[in-house]
Amino acid sequence: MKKQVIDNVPCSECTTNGNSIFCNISSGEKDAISERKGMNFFKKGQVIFYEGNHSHGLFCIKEGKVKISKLGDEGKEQVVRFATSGELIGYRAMLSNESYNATATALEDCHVCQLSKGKIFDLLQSNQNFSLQLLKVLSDDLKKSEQKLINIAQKSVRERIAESILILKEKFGLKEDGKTLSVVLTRKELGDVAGITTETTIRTLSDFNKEGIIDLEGKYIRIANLKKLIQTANLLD
Amino acid sequence: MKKQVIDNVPCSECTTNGNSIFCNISSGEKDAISERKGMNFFKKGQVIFYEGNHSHGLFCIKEGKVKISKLGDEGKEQVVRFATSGELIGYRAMLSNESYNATATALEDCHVCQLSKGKIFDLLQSNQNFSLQLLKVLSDDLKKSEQKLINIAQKSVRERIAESILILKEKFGLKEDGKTLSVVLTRKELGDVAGITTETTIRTLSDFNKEGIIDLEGKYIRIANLKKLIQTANLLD
DNA sequence: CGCTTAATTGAACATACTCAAAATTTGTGG
DNA sequence: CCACAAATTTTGAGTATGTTCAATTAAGCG
Repeated sequence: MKKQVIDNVPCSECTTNGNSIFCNISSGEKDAISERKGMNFFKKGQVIFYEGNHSHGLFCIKEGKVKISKLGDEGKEQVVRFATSGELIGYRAMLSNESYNATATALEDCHVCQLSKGKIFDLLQSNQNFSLQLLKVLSDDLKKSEQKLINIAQKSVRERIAESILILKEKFGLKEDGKTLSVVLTRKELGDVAGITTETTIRTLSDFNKEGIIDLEGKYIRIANLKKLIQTANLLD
Repeated sequence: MKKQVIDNVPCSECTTNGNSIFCNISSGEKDAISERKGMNFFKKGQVIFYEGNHSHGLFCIKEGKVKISKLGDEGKEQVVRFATSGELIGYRAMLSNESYNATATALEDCHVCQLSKGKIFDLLQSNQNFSLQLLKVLSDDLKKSEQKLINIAQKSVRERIAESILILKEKFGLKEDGKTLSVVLTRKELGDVAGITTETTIRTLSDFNKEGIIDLEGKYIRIANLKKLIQTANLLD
């Protein structure tokens, strides 16, 4: 698989800044980060970094969708988070100077910038506001992780699958039709989000289909009845 | 239940500093934090703050053991974390300026200092090193939360209970005999750590007892065979 | 067009939950 | 310190929810 050559756009010209943690830093600071920046292209399915590997930088997603997952003792995968344009990945390994705690995989073709740890630490040192923003990002991730924990511990398969679909909708949005999830996952991947076997995931999706909650068109999931989907996720059913 | 009157020791004289995030700040900075510090006593079982309540400060545990838990939709409790001397609780609510995401309950009589948000934000602004340390604390909490997520999603009841006992050992240590957990939880609370019903928790503890892994003396859990306990937790059995 | 991967279906099964009842412990007031 | 009430622990039996494993069909890719 050959690496595609693409422009290494400096941070100051990056269109993701609006949603990113870098939206409030000065252009001078952006230039400083850009100085040692690398830009890589990852094809769908390619791994951006592996759990357990030594951290070789902090990544910022310029374009594309990414899943962050961990392997359990038995080799079963668990998706812990998703990330998309403007978001940082690999920051925990950077902050603790440890190896990566999870594996990041491209869910579709991605452009990902690789930032130098040193430059980011410089920024953390010099710009307290940036530190504070990063604290908020982490704080939010922790909150979501704990919510996810309680969901997996206490909710039924139906609820968890319904909720996973809603999470995908929130995170990656819908296609032009305003109904179809814009991200495509395999049944196994969707199961790995909710902590459910592939077979049970398939059966549950099929149930939702029959019940008119979703429409299945190959790998695409169309939300046919959002209200019902929300009800199913919330145990209000 | 009347509030016990105790000394409000300034941070500069606090013995927990060795393990706390405040260990590296200057005595001047400690004095600044101490200025508006409150100190409270909580009896075993008392709630330090409730999930959903508006954040009224950041807490630092001077003495005692605390559980942090959340309620699921059905009202079932899930313990998400523990904290003890020197640790901060309620920092997420502070950072995001949201209400508390979880409930903190004293597992034994506790002395807890209440710190002013303003003073902590001042410190975050002025001392980049302190920000960085807080980032590391959050980063570590996130890592643990994700590990817990994968454990609950993929491990059996036996493994999870065994692991929970090991976590209690790491976090709160053992009594003088070097075998007995120094923290006392009800069977329900232990189940709430691992995401398991009270009945199943009791049955599993009883199995461990019969198998010589632990000794049960009332509420006290004595680790009879640590190696076997670790094996049971790791699925190496 | 052949081959690999993913999706689907079925049936048997196991794990852990639910509900109910009894035994024990703990806390509290007198 | 005792007695009663409340909370916790324990045990049992039945059951549901999801898993496992195996086999088949469909889809994607070179």
